[in-house]
Amino acid sequence: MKQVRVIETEDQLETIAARLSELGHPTRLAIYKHLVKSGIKGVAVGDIQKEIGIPGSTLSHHIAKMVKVNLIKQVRESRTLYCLPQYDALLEVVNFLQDECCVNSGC
Amino acid sequence: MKQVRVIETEDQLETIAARLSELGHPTRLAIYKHLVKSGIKGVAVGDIQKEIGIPGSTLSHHIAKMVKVNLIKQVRESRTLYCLPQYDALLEVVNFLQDECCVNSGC
DNA sequence: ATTATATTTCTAGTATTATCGAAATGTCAA
DNA sequence: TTGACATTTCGATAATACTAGAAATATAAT
Repeated sequence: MKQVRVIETEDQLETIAARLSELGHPTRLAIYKHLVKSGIKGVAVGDIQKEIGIPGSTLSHHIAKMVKVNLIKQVRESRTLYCLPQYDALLEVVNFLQDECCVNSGC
Repeated sequence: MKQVRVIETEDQLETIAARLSELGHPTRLAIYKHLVKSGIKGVAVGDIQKEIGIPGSTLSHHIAKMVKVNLIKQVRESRTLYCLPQYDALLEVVNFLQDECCVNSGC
């Protein structure tokens, strides 16, 4: 009964492609990795900046792109903005690739 | 003893990012999906073209990008070039995302 | 009210990517 | 060895993305 329903709309592929595209940038992938490793409470933008070491405007731009495709959510706590990885969105991506992958490879 | 060794080099992230970036384009993702669905014998470039419906030069360009990051291998059989999805490369990508994802989400 | 902190938005220069027609390449068949 | 077929490479244009300084916004503390 562990049945996953797969709804294949035209823009399912577009959505997945958009997320893959955003993850497909070294800086953004590093940011995302850092977020995931850091746990469910999220990481402040400023702390990401300390970790990654790029100008604030550039960082903000990269984060915004991931927010737009729902890979990250941002919540404000007073002056600090926390970035939270959205596991459900990532999981959709992984599932898509896995469905693709495992049809014939047996992996 | 089902232990997966994770070797984290600097350019592991770069490699994964490059593959994600190539998959992160609607046309290329559609091509890759078609390849995987079509099985281990591969698909001729011409047949991909019939399926996807874009000019040959554009298609060739997209395929070349995926070949460059080892997502696809091409083998020639007389006049026909077959494209074969490289499951191991895709699996590396999926594993990377899954390692990331599952640390804290419990997915 | 003023200042400091955290982060974004604006703006603009540079770089990379996408697209596709035309020409070139490799392969087979007659 | 000419012609047809399958696909790539070339070349040029258009579109998109990356980067980062400077200005703007939002919040808190004094």
